[in-house]
Amino acid sequence: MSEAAPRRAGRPRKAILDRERITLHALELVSVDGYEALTMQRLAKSLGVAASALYNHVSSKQDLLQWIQELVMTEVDTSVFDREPLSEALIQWATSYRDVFAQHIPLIPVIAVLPVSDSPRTLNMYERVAQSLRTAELRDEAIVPTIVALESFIFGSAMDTAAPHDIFETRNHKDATPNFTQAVSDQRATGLNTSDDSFQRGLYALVAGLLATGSKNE
Amino acid sequence: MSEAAPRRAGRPRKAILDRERITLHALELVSVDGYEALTMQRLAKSLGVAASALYNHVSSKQDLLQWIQELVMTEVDTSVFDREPLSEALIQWATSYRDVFAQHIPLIPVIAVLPVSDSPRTLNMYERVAQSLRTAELRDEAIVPTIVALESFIFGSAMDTAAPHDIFETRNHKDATPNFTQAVSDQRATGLNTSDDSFQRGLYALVAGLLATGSKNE
DNA sequence: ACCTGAACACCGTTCAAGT
DNA sequence: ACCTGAACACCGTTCAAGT
Repeated sequence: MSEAAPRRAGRPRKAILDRERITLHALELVSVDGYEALTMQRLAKSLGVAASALYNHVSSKQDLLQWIQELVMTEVDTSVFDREPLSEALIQWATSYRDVFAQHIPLIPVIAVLPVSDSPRTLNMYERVAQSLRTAELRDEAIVPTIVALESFIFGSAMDTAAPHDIFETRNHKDATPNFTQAVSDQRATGLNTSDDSFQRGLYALVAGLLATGSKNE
Repeated sequence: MSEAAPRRAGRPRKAILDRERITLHALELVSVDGYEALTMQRLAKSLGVAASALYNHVSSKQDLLQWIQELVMTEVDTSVFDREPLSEALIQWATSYRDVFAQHIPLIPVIAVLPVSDSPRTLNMYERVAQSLRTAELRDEAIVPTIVALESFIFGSAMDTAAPHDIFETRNHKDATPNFTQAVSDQRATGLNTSDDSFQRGLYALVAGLLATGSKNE
């Protein structure tokens, strides 16, 4: 109805910045130069404004990270719950979740402590998982612990992807650690990426075990 | 044999600082004021020296965190592997490991990326676990992924203990998330701490599943 | 060899001043 | 309402100078 907001004469002087532009720019900066490049000053520069201008729109860097988190969360695939049986859906969802945050490791400490009410999309995801678990006859009181346990494993596994490939190199300690040194060599012989191999084994174990012990029929 | 290091006349002028004193002071500072208080300047002040003096002994703050990590790792109880059957030993070890690092969450990103050869005590712990897994007839190539999967879950769970108790408060989103809101209420009704409940359920599932699928007899 | 004090290149954040 | 520029209180780290 109303033609425009009440405004004095002259150029409208529209704002350069808003949440969307700031968040997208931040994500772009991160994807190119990594999280160590995400400083308020550098972000401001890439937006062509002074660093202090950002504080007209975001109250702190912590807040900015929450905006990014909210955006990144949309990349996690929850559609599998509509078409796959529960076990398979959980496995595919968890894999997607872990792959996404492997690219955003510095966000993990942020999410882990962020109240869900501050992140509608995360809450939405939880609702979807909770609904599937309930339909699958998981005991009511087991639903939240099942989600939290899976998420802890997902976050830990995402962080593990940052480990250097030779993290288990035992070097001159070989003699003192024969079993572990051998085990490292045996895993390496499979040709599988250690993080991926570990995640998959753990995920299958976790999903199977959580559904079994949380079931109403046990 | 030799009485003393060759030295010019006068007072021996022994060093005030060394790795042990620095590390213990840092740990004390952290236990009193938390990790946000652990800055090189504050640490130096509590040691009665200038911040620059620290750099005669430690090459970076990252290095200092590794020293602390090495010390904290000694608090993890690995003695259970000597007296308990494998499943029970893994559960008790993991519980100890998680409880220790729940007090040292900022160290987790450090450990996750630290080559084991830089941390003899961690390597020692791995050897102990690997030895037990091998003795229990776990397939050779499954040993490392089993340890890594457990560790990822442990680190993720340690981080989760930092979550505020009302992290799942759904507030004004209740209508849109009926299943999750109900699940939160049901878990709360058990009276169990959510992090502890989740950790225990996940740990049992993980240990049982990993030992089953990694066994030579499967 | 080991410590001090000053300095450097950054951080995140605040605030008076402009439009 | 929204932006600039200067400033503040910190960081980790370096380095010439002293003993």
